[in-house]
Amino acid sequence: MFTLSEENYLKAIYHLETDSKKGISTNAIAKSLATKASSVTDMVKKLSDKKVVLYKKYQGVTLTELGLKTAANIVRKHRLWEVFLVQKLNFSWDEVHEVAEQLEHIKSAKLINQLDALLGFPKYDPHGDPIPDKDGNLSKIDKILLSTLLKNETGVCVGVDDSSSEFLQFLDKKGITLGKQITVLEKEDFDDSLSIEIDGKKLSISNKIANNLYIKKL
Amino acid sequence: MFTLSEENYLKAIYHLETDSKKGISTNAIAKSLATKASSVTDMVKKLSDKKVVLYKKYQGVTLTELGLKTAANIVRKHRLWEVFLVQKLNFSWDEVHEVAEQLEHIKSAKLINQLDALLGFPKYDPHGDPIPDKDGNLSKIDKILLSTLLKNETGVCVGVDDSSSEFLQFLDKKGITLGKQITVLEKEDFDDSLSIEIDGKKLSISNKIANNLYIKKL
DNA sequence: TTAAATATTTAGACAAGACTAAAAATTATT
DNA sequence: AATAATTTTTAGTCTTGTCTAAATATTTAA
Repeated sequence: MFTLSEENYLKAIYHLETDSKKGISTNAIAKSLATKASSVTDMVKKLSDKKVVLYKKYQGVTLTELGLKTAANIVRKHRLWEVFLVQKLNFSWDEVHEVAEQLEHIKSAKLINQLDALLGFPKYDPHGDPIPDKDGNLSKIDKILLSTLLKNETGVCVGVDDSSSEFLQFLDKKGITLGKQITVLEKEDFDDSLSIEIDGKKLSISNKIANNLYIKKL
Repeated sequence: MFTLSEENYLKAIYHLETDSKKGISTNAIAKSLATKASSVTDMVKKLSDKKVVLYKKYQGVTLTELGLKTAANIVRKHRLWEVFLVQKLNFSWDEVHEVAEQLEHIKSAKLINQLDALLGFPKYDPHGDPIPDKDGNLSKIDKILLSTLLKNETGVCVGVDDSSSEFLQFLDKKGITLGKQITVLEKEDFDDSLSIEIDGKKLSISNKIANNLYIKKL
């Protein structure tokens, strides 16, 4: 069994690993958890003792099989709870993260399995991120960034890269939600902004937005 | 805001107060939390600093208004989650306590209000215990112990005093659940056991059972 | 390839929450 | 009322997880 803090470290390492595949540096973990490198060194030793990470001084850490499974399970719980909050409790997609951060640490296999069933075994969370199955496997979807769509191409919005509430609320304001169809009408060279069509309306989208929105090409 | 440990102390004091109404002794709290009296003294000082209990050395503690409200809110969350587990996730009444002990500490007003709505604003938990409202008020029901029913009187099972999983599983085995109608056929003087009728079947019930089962007289 | 910059680890300290053992206060008993 | 038994508090220690400051390693750059 793992403490709250240990679980948060495992989750942070998990996310950093899926982003970058290399050995994860002490500093990177410290930044992602808003803590100090020295604290990370301490915790990483404990996690190494518990056989969930491989650690060599000055070499960064990697999750072991056990660590990967443990971390994936926490992420699974986080994302299932997010679906629950949106689907059953009328939360919007920008409100779920904070609460799911708490709920993900609840320990009960039956709870999470029954929740999964109640929700109809969802494969993606409200931000389009895949929900790991019991063994930690992820459903892959061949999503691309909106910024890589070419002129006159069309796709469906399937996820976001940045899921901060600011960004999500911005998308809401623009009427952009998961499942919406988007067509690129124009690409501006000088600022990489896009002119898109969504719901029959024309919209101008900055490059920053286009770089944080995932699309599945049609 | 309160720590996990502080919340558990508040809850323990709340339960002890509703049971006995007097100033709650250090020892009583220690027993109910399976900790040591010295630890209780330490924590009680912290709670006193935070204005949720009144504490004078050697005099025991009492919840303040704020403490009462805070504790009732934790109990409210605990019992709502229990209803959720039974009603939505197919838990049985003997499985809910342990998980609810974790869920009760999740902090989100929206979460608990929406949960309340999802469940249809229940007034009682799966053991028949009342769910405090947002202000800490309880629905009262004039329940009595089965052992106080007289011969040939009939009542409906509305709650349990002991909600240990052992007792609850025992009741399940006997077919006794909330809402069931019970008639006392016979009261034995020598061991205070009862002969009752439930679902048209005759059952023999020990005094220990009859002293832990709440009935609403018909 | 040596010096400078950066990253990481160590050492020592602190807060929360718990414990043990001993001291002090309260309650019970004779 | 004095002593015994019990309860409560205090004092000091421990663990977890964090921090700062200093030391050490690694990487970058001249």
